[in-house]
Amino acid sequence: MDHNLSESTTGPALLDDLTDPQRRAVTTTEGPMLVLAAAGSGKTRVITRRVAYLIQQAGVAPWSVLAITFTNKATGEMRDRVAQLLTERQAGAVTIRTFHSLCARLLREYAERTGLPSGYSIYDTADQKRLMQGVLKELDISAANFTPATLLGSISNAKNELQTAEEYAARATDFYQKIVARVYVRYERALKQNQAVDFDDLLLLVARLVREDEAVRQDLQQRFEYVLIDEYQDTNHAQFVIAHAIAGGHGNICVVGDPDQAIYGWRGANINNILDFEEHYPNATVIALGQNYRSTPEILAAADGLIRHNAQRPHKDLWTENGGGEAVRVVKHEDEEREARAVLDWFAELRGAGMTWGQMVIFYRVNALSRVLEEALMERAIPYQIARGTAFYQRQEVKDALGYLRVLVNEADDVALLRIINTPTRGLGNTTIAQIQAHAQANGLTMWDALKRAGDLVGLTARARNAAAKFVSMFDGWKQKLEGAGGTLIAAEQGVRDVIDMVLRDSGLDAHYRKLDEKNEHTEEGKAANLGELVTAAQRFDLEYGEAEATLEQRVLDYLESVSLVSDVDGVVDSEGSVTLMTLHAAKGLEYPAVAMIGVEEGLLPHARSRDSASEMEEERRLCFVGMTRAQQHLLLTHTRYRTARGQRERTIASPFLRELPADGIVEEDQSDGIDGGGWSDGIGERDEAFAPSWGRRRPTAVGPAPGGGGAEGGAGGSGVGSGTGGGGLPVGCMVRHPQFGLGDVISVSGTGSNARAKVRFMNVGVKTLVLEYARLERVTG
DNA sequence: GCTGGATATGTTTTT
DNA sequence: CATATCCAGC
Ligand SMILES: Nc1ncnc2c1ncn2[C@@H]1O[C@H](COP(=O)(O)OP(=O)(O)OP(=O)(O)O)[C@@H](O)[C@H]1O
Repeated sequence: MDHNLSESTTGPALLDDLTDPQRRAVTTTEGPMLVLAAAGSGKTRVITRRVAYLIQQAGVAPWSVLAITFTNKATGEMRDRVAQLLTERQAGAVTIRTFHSLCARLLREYAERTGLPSGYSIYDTADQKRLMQGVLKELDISAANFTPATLLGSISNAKNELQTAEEYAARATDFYQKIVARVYVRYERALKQNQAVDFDDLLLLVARLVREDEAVRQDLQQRFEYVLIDEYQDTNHAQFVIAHAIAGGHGNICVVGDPDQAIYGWRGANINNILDFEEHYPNATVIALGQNYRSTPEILAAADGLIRHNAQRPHKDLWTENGGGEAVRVVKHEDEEREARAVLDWFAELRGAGMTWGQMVIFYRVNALSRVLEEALMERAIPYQIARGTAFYQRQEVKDALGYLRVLVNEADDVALLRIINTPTRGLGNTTIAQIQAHAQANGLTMWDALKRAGDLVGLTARARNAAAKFVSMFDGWKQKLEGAGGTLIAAEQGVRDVIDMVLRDSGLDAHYRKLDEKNEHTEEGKAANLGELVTAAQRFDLEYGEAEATLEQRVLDYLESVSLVSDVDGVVDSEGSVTLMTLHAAKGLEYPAVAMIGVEEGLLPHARSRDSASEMEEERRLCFVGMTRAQQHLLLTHTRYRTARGQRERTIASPFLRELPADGIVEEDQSDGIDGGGWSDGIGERDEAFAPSWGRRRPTAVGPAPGGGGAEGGAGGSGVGSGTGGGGLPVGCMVRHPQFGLGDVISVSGTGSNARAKVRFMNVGVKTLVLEYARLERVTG
């Protein structure tokens, strides 16, 4: 590694391959700055270089820089790039985090000022629902009229606007709001009792802290002299408050974003944060990046033509000097299965032309659409990865395991406690639990404390008392181990992994799911295998864990925090030989040489739920725009004539967005069996002829042979790419490497979709069943 | 106290 | 179709 030698000469290199506006955005280090960056105009490049420039050229200490990214994946990438530009050490000292992870950390750091213990729990939506159900029962509100989800949504909106329960109550006018107000108050109380926060609280509590606590604010202002925020168009009010409080003193805040890529309005993001930036900072330097370096002119023209239909939008020029490519294709298929096969046919062609699977991606509006794709991919043994990182941590068995961990570090977490108290069954059933809860309530105790005193509870059977005592002492034993030697970690090889191992074993959870798996061998998926993956993942966490000084308990807290804050896209790896599948939302900020967007249909891409709101329709259009602008060279949009949803095969209508694409540079095909000539193409005449891109057009050159007509499909099934059968590109008999278990042979492959599993005989540890989606199995050849 | 079958009921996107 | 919750029977 020679970056140390070139400290002085890398200066220009930081700027060499930047355009003038990009360079200005990097080198204007002082004061507020707004970078309005169009899609693919290099904003990620700019923000990364800017971090490096601040440190290397402006002499700013790495630890004085705060960079906010949208996902953990983006965090990792930024850190890697900064490390390449500077040194590992310097990159490691910069605070690069998502808003949520920054806030989680700050809450722990300033715990005593917020009244929250440092071991607080973070509730995900499932936990929130459980808690809300309890609240509704207490208030005697029927969940039939007001579902927990709806109420939580309203509360979430209020929290995003930093409205406390009391403030909300004060403003509640109509019947529904008054209900929400009552529920909100109780819900907050319940959270507090559980020493827990929800996702919104992470932001809200920090926003309130920096707003109201002068000392904390000043502390942070001094600590972070330069603030940079990526994807600023999707920040909400709480995030706005936090960012501007931290940057308040020095005003060194650089925000980067694209209003056309604002796609999170539905969860409280406020596009006005970026649109009004100049009002907040009249002296802001504003830099527009309009030149796109990512896509072919054809792709850009199509995307630009679409986004121009948004009325609520400042005028923006989007242009490129990239060479011409092929036309964007819009293809209609008979149904989702033919659609999936045709997309894979296309991918196979591209691969034949020299591309790798890793350069191809499929986007869809809703997760449910991934299933057919997965089945088709497995059928052809094409390796794929799916961006659904959070799904793993929501699985029953995984939540159970984490529940034990949560109770271990936070006794007050009743949601977790109730989850695991009788899982596996240990004689603490509903009646016992109800009595313990009643006792706790009557005496102002936490449920845990009541459980500890279960021996004094006259109403309980001796059997139940026994079970309770055993349960409590199990935790006591764990705690002793966790706190061994005064809470400090003695042996370096002891990590979260070992804690989870211990808990799974002692609690009987592992055995419980093992037994269950055996019983349902043919129907259910291997839950014990998932627990195994959890252990492996924890081991990975331990390996990457940076804080050498931390106690074991500290580690567990950090681990729980990290699993609470994973984002769907986090697990996606680049440059791997597999096709990637993800939702359009997860696609933000990424780029791929070949992009297929499926299900571009009325009710799906403008989603049915956005139908009667103009602003939501515009957000749907932006979502479509984001998807299209991820493509570098090849872009395919598909829709079907029939689609099966909820078991019902229904006629579909092409997305109105397709009609909004400029006619030029687009090739449409109808590969359905329909004799009606393909609905939407009737509307061609209505399309915008007026659209005239300034960079000229090329005659569209259709890519290769179209996956020719309906008839060809039958044969396509047999044209499996790669060898053998089975899922995800793992033929039976091939050799694989597992990060923990080492080398092994694939004995069998079963299941489909996210349930795809492989039985592998490992050289050292014997036969294991692994979930392909999560086990990072690497195929070893030769 | 536990299990499994019956029944209703689907929020699309996610930190 | 698929999951989540409820209730009856063991
Ligand atoms: N000055 C430049 N010269 C050549 N290529 C560039 C330049 N700037 C950016 N690029 C390339 O353009 C592509 C898009 O860059 P980047 O991902 O930073 O864009 P972005 O603005 O973040 O896009 P989006 O907002 O759509 O996510 C990347 O492949 C990047 O390498």
